[in-house]
Amino acid sequence: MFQLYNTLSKSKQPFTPIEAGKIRMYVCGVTVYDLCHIGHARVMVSFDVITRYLRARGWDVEYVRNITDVDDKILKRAAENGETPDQLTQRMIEAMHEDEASLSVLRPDQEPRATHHIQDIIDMVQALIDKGFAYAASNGDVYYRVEKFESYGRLTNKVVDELRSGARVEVEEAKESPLDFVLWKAAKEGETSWESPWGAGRPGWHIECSAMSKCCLGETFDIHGGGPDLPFPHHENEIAQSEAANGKTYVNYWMHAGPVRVNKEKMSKSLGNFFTIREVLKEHNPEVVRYFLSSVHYRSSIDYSLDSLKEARSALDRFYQALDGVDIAEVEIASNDYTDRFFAAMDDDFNTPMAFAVLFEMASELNRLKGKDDAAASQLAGQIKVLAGVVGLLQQSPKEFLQQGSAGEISGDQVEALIVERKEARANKDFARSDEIRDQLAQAGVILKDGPDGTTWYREG
RNA sequence: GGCGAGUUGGCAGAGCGGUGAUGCAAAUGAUUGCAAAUCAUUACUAGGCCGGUUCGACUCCGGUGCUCGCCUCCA
Repeated sequence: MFQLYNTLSKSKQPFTPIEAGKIRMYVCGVTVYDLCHIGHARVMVSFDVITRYLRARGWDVEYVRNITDVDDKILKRAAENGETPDQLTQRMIEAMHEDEASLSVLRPDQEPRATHHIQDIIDMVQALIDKGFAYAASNGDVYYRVEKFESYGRLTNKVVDELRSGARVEVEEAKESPLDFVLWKAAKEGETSWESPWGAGRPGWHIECSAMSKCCLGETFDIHGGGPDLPFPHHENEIAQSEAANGKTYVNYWMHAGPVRVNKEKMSKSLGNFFTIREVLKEHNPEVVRYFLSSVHYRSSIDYSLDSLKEARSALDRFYQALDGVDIAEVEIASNDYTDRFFAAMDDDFNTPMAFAVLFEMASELNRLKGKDDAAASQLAGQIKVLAGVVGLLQQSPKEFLQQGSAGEISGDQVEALIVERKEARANKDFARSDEIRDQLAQAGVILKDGPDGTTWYREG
């Protein structure tokens, strides 16, 4: 039975699709005014693992992730950089796609951009006005009338009265209530804007997701995901907009990834304690980063540190060391105790730590088989690779992973040459020279392994 | 203050009412010229605290401490 944790019910629920065999999923993407950081990477990787897994299980998944390419921060940053908002967002979208590709994150089926759906947004705002859930204010903005939506706050257990009394939001004169949020924002002189029935302006933040999810997936869809800081107010507002405009349930299952932390604090733009993906990838193998991000359950917080990346590297080393030297069979996923437990773990709200534990057991078994039963080892290695492939891991050749180095380090050819020299020394029982070479390579981060079939090598993480 | 999550061995991190996952780190043995990798074994006698239910609780219930997230733009 496949079940997942639903933020709406605060519990795990068996999954029932709207349409048999089909899953429509929308995930809130990035506001493209800056490079993506590890927090973004976590959401990307988490939902990539989820999508890959569901597809491997036979679901027809339609995965949509939006791009927010119009907003105050974009306008501000573009002005600072002396470029147009379009130039800025184009650059950042390209950078995001590069970052994703390096982390083996598959592209969503659709990546709608807010600026390409202005008419859909205007239509939805108009529908909200027509139904009395929104109003055009004296300052040219259009606001959502929060108190008109009776179930407002049910995703995050907010009580409207308490929100009102604790409102930290700057009270905008034109608003009927401080809780009201903007659907359409009147443009100031010279700002990027689109014509609308309420004058030139641009969409508010929340409305784009309501409009684009409707456009791409329909009025009601199965799963809506996002980062840890989105349930309030963003998702709460999406529900209010979509359900008021469409008169239908918006989403059946809400999924939220946990935060990435640094030194016990949430990594965030506003705290300034963030690491960009490309910054991290300069120092670390992308698969190590992917493994790190998926080795902790997607809802838990995860601590970013050098130590945790080192540990991720060690864990992957173990897998690739096990696979190294084995003729990895090309196989289909077989039904056996390992795969049953792997799937059972993933079926239970995508429990990757438990699923990986099964893979580790398989690696141990593989190590035991190596050199004893080559055919069985080959088959088992194939099973490990195909199962890990379901979550986008272990698809490199073991040598490629283990010997991967960064520029400036000793080259593979140099290593091979020294190994030949050392072999001669060893043949002559010149162990002093042999050890000298090994130490020299160790200094350069290269570890040698003398096996019955000669010497192999790998780089230290 | 409100809402939510968590609290497990040296670290990371799961499941489970009764045989202490999994990875890293550590010890011993096998293997090796010595290593590395691997296998076997082992230790650290894990479960915030206080009560309760139970033949038996880390696992269920009540209380409490602490940590973290959200309540404001942020994935």
